Parts: sequence; C-alpha cells; structure tokens
Amino acid sequence: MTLSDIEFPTPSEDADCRPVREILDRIADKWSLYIFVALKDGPVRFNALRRQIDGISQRMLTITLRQLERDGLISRTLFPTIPPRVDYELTAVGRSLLTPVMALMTWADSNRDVIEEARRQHDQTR
Amino acid sequence: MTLSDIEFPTPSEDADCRPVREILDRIADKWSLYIFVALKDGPVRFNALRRQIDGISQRMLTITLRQLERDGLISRTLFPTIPPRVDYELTAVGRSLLTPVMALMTWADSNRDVIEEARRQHDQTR
DNA sequence: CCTTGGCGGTATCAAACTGTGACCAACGCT
DNA sequence: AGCGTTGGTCACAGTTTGATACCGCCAAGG
Repeated sequence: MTLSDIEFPTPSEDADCRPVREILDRIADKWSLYIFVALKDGPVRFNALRRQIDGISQRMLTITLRQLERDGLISRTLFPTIPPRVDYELTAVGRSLLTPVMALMTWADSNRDVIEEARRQHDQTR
Repeated sequence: MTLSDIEFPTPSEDADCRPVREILDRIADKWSLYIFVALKDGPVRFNALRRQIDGISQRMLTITLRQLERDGLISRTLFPTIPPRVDYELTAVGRSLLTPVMALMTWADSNRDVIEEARRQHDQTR
C-alpha cells in the first residue's frame, strides 16, 4: 500500500485541483453541454433554444443560462422590442470550450453502439 | 470545422440525438469524469478512489462505478483475499473516452482564472 | 481479551436539486 | 374578444444526492 503515491497528485499533468472541480461541476451538469452545442453556429433566442434542446424545461434553461452567463461562457443580449427578444451567444471563452465539448459529442456518437451492446450483455449476465 | 456537418445532417434529430444524449447523461454527471481521471494511470482500489476523489460519498462512488461498469467503460475485479480487494480499471473503450475527457480537464485547468474573474465581475455588477 | 481500524459495500432517511404546470404583461392576428 | 408568442417567475411534487449507521471479516495494539 503506497500511501505516498495516493496522497500526492502527480505534479506535471494532473489537473484535478479544486478550482478545476468547480469549473467542471458547472460544465458537467445535465444541460450545459446541450446548450453549448445548440449555440455553436451563432446566437439563438430563448425559445428557439428550448425547442432545440429536447426535454429541457423553461426553468432549467433559465437557470443554466444564468450560470453560464455568470461564468462568462455565454452572453445575453436583450432587444427591448415587443415582444421582447433575447439572444444568447457563445463568448470567445465559450467558443474555446466548444472544441473539447464537440470532441465528447463525437466520441459519444461513434461509441453508442458499443455502449448499448455492453449494457445488453451486462443486463443479461445480471 | 466539419463537425457540424457530420453531426446534424437531417432535421429529424430524434434518431441521432437520443442515443448520444443517453451516453452523455451518463458521462456528464457529477462524479463520472473524476472517476475517469482517477483511473487514467491504471487500476485503483475502491477506497483509494474514495480518498482520491475528494467529497464523494461511498454510496455515490458505488452507484457511479456500477453504472460505468454496466456501460463497459470500466471493469471490476474482485480478489477474494482477506481483506477483500476490488480493483477498478478502464476498459479499452473507457481509455478511448479518456482522450476527450482529458481535453476537457486541460481546458478547465487553463481557463480557471478567466472564469473566476468573470464570476467576480458578474457578482459585483449584479 | 478487547477495542480500534480498514476493507467493500448496503440500508435508511433527510436535504438538495430538478421537473411540471400555472401565471405574468404586452402586443399581433383574426 | 379570444388566442398565441415573447421571456421569464413561482409554488409544489418528484427525483437524486448526501450523511450516517451498520454489516461481516480480520489484523494490530494495548
């Protein structure tokens, strides 16, 4: 039992400090990733986002957008027309996050068959 | 950027998006990413994982490991010694997921200052 | 001998989080 | 007049998570 190895994170490449955790806790929730993908091609209005992200409620969309805006990943622009129009758009920082997020989406897309097969086998063997 | 062209070719998004969503809902929960990073260098025992992932409860570690095992992303090996020893390890599929996950971690690590500054500004302006 | 502690969990219950549906005000269309 | 669209907020129900206790087994310390 090498307690020293467990206790000390490797200094060079390890990224799991507490600030990184706070950021990942924001990104890795149920809806943030979908919002990112929905905004990847440019600004989108609130209800357009709601229609695009299947299953999200109005409340959760509002809450998640507020948090992402607080983190500086998206920007909110209100046009005081009637009816009001609100555009949400990725900031520069948000667009830089889009690269690893899309890598995740691509992985999920190309590995869904493997995972579904693993689930079936696991449920049979159970 | 040819990713968008590959990812969303048809207007009927249900066929393409739903399985990807199921996978991402598994990956993008509160603890899975940390388990992946904790396992990146090889097999780790249950309580070693618990110590390494700060703040996770025994219950959530068990549940999350079971789900990841069901999806074929990690493997569970029980050594019937006294005391019992259980090793968790990334499978080949799990290791392929490690690449985009580490890209996310790296992004979070290099952008944490920007995000913390954005939070401070937002909270002041509020 | 007898307490303490580590191992890998399970069971239970409260707290936190998330989803559902109703409601809002202003206006355009018919 | 009545309905729909805009971007939300609020109260309440349902789900998920966390804290704590407990389990059998054994090893080490006093």
